[in-house]
Amino acid sequence: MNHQSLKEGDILCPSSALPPGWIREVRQRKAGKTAGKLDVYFTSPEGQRFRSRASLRTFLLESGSGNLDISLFEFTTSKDDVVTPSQAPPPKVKQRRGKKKPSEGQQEETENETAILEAPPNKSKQASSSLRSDTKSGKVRTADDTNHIDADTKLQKTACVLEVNVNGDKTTETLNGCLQALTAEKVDNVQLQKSPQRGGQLREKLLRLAPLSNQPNTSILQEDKKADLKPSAPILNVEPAAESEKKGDESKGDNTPNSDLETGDDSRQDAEEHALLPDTTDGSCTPVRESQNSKNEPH
DNA sequence: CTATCGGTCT
DNA sequence: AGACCGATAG
Repeated sequence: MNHQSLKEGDILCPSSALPPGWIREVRQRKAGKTAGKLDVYFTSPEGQRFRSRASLRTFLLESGSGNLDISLFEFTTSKDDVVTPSQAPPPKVKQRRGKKKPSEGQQEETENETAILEAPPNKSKQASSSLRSDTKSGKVRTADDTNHIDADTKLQKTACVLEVNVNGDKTTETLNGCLQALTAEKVDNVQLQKSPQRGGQLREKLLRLAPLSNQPNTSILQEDKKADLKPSAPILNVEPAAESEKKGDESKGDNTPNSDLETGDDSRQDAEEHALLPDTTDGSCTPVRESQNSKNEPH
């Protein structure tokens, strides 16, 4: 009787939800000849920043993070993600929806302000929106941050489980996506534990200069990260509905099914994603943020 | 070092 | 027009 009516379709869009620990930042130039231009930055859990798809791709490939697909990162600025760096959300008071102060609104540029990541006034879920707004302070590698990341990760996982529950079976594909994230998380943990962290551009450059030759992360793989996984493990067990591998995984059962390490040929990795998405509600992946705007004309 | 802008290439 | 990378300023 379980219909696959995925009505609560606000699942995690492959483009919107990126691997755990990753942060996407979109900045708009406010001055200069190129004012108005949009720049997108991707910050990896290790604290490395990428400003271009190419760089990120290289990093993912060289870093051995084959679990992460460059396709998951949306570099294309939709001219709507203009998320002006609102001076970091101070822990002061959380302005719960409602009006903002009418006075002092001298923002000549696109008054667009909020419009942060997808945050549709839908059902629950998405509560992580406010979570990922902490990006600030420049430094992105403090214990505090890690904490946030953890929370986020957990949330993601929860979402995954939820999906399984809703669909029951036939979600294998979707699950796959979640699994990917999960696997990625594992890697994340590993790297997070003992990563150069502050590789800096030097590392990037080095990587780039040395297309191949050895995996810099091959040696890092001895300590067990179960400590961190512990809290999340139970969650997964909650619903043993569909889970084949990863169950009897002892230490290194991370046998990623697809290891597309091939480079240069980037044309079918996209299809993969598309194929994953069910045909429900076409590609409504775009964050439909409160569209009823032009319908409610004041007059 | 980080953040932003400039300018070029596709 | 969009993306990428470089360079400079704070």
